[in-house]
Amino acid sequence: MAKREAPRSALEHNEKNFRPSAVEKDLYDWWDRSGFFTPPAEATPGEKTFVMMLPLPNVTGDLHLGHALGFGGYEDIMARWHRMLGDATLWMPGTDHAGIIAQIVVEKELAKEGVGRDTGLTREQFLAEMWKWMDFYRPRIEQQLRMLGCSLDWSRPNFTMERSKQRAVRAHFIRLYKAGLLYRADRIVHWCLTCRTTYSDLEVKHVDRTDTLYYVRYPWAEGSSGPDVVIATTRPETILADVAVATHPDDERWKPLVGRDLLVPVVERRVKVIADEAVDPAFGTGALKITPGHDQTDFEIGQRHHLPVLTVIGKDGRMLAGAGPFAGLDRDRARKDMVERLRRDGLLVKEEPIFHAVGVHDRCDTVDEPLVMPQWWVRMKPLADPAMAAVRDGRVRIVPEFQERVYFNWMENIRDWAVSRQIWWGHEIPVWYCRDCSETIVPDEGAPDPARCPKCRSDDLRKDPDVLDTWFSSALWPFTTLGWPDRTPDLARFYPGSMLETGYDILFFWVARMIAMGLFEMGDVPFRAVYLHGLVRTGGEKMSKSKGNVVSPVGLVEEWGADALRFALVLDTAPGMDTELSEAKLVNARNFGNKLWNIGRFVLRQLEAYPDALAGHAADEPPMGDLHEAERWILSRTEYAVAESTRLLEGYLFGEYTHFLQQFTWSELADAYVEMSKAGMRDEGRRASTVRTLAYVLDRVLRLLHPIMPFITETLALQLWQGRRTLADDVSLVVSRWPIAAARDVRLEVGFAEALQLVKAIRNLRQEKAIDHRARLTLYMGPNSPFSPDQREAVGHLLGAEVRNERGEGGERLAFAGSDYSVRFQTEFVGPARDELEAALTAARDSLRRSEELFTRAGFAEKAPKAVVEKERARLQERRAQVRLLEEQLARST
RNA sequence: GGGCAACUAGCUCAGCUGGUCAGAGCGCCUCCCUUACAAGGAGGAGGUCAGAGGUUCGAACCCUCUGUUGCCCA
Repeated sequence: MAKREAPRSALEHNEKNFRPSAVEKDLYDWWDRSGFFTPPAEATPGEKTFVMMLPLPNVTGDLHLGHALGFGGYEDIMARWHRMLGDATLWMPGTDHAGIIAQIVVEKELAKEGVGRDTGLTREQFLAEMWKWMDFYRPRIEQQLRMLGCSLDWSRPNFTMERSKQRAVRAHFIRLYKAGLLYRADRIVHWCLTCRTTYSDLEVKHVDRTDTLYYVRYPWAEGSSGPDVVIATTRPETILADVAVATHPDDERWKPLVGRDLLVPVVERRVKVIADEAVDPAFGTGALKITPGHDQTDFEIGQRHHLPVLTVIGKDGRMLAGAGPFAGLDRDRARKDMVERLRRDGLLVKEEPIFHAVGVHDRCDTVDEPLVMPQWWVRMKPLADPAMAAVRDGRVRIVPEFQERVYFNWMENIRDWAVSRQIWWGHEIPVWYCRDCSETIVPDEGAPDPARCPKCRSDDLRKDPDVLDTWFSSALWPFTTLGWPDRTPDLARFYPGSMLETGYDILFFWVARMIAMGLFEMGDVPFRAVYLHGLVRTGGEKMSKSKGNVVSPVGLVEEWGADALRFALVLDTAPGMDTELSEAKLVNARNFGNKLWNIGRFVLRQLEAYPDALAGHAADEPPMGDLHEAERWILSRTEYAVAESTRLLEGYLFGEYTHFLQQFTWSELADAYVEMSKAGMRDEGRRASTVRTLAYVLDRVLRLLHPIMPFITETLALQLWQGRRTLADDVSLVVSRWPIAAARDVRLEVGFAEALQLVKAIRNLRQEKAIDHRARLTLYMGPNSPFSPDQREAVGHLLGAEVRNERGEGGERLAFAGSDYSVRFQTEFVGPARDELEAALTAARDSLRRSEELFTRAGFAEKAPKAVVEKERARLQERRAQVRLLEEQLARST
């Protein structure tokens, strides 16, 4: 490992407020160049690995706050934590070629220059342009990830369209095909008129809107008759492709008419009235026009009834020859003309507004145009079954657990996956068709492109012009990034991965498919755990480009610092729950960072003032020997913090982890111990151990917080360690060791908590009585006080009070929760008012009553766990004492 | 129509799968520029944990029903 000098900017940063921009870039570059983010080159026997793939962002996009939460939050926490645990940690970066989106972006740019698919631009020319854009975009995403502090292994870059990945996708396609899991079929698919490609079911988004519902009468054909047949449709232009009228088999209104012939308006085609379960009798009149060429449901009904498929709308959205008088018009114009024609012919019965869901392409919001065309399909059922089993039997754990039910619900109703896309930017489909004998040719794995037809020996072959769905290649991400289909050392060492972290919104698109394909290709799951995070909202709304409320993480990092953004995003989040990012949260996070910064500055100042304190000791060496109880207290609390942080991270409880450390650092370390340490600094006998305690505790806290706040913690650690040593000769927090919790002194913790409670009670009384804050207090603690001399001293220091070990005369007698002793302090002020004492007594009696009830209740003592009973019994004693104390106090207060 | 989830202090949310857990931050009120931090310190007020039943010695946490909101899938 390169031992580069830590950046001076971090070593010398010493402003009153932490300034992220002063250190972030230098630190990140230093980490990266030092190779800290790369796992050891050689695997050691029995090594533990931690492997996580970055959910590949779109190469043409910018990172959004969801990425910032996932990447800069949960994922980097896990990566940094595991690295500190000593695991060979690999967090794999990479970007996605983003098929349709990228093509749209580049096409738009080219269109500005008047160049496009319509104007003779060849595929080769277009792809050359595409690659130029890729080279422009890719560094942008990388730069943004670096700004967030993501500890990715940049020595292993990945891009879904690079040559090695193309080879992998081709191999995968062929393997699926040979396994009978890929087939080509003419089926109805979603067609986007804007992107001019098909897309899968998952990429259809439903939006509610108001349209017109047209009621159209279909005349009876010669030889048939009956009551008027009226159908309802929002798409009258598709009437031209109608091949039947369907009704529900149980619909009494229509039963007698099934089998008779109708005439399709305008084109006057003879079609039958049929009966099918799929018809909703409650919609319109209960009669449904059947257009297999232009509607998903109709297509399925048509298949069941062996109806022909007629097509009247082309891929360009214009009416085809079959549309008769409307041929050549675009679909919107044709609709208007069709309505006019129907009206003229007296077939338009009525029109009414309808509020319904319309399918649109989720990439461009263009209304879906279902068309029938040949497509490659992945047979999903045989792939889904093992993928479900893997989750069911725990080989893959999904966090939060409830998302498993969502996963199963989708997988159980899985439909085949249309993977051909009629665009140029993407993975080519390794299939050729013989122009002479129509043979479909799929080469063997590893074989070159075919030159002639194996069946008829013709050399007139046509390559499938389509490319594959982007998700087809991303599904292979967990192993193509490791070199598959080659059996590389990385693949052997790092597959399967440990964890996948991503948003719940791509559970189906990506997670489910990765599990399926991992099992198919590798025979093992791609990761052991899936952590699904929620969406980041702002102002109560989901962020979206159309709403224009997308907040850039880049801007927020510049304004608040990466640590603050990361902390604000993760704090108080729960797995799978959406979260709100507000300025208030950012302020809080920044302020917390600043608090930590100033704790650090305080400790460093003491170390500089008393350089001998550490003589012979490492900065992170726990002070031993005969310590003041204040020191022993914070040391014990620190061990608790280590244990608790570790436990929370092990349970993926990231929100709790940040919350806990904020509480611990702020209220226990800063507010309580740092204040107490100031007394230690003044006491020559205690000074050295106080300084060492400060150094040790700061070191621990920096390690614990490093996964979420890498920059502030590293800056302080470098300064803390500079010119001193640590037990492991650490050079950077990134590659330092996560602390192991040592034994606590729980009894001492409880005693000290009591003392701190006393401090609070006295401060409260002082405030209530409006005692001047400068007033010198004298605190009398009688012989029955449970406080040790050290605790008395600490209390006195925190209150700025003189403590006397004797009963005082006059003054206030004080009782507070959880104590059965009394304390007096003398001031010139009168005691609490009688009514306050009475209120306190009432409350105390109430608590006591509840405690007593617990024990008189049948079953509690027998059925509750022993530990709980003991705890409650102790609480009962405390409450009795409390009540007694207040009663005495009240009696004296006349 | 099917599925999933949320409903906890004025606001944003935690509460780790039943034993003081009724919490945090922000906001609010009072006091304080005490030499780490005013991006700070000290204290305080605020909630019958959506509603109704049930299980249990014990429920914000489990079960049932109801209401409201959101998301996903057809």
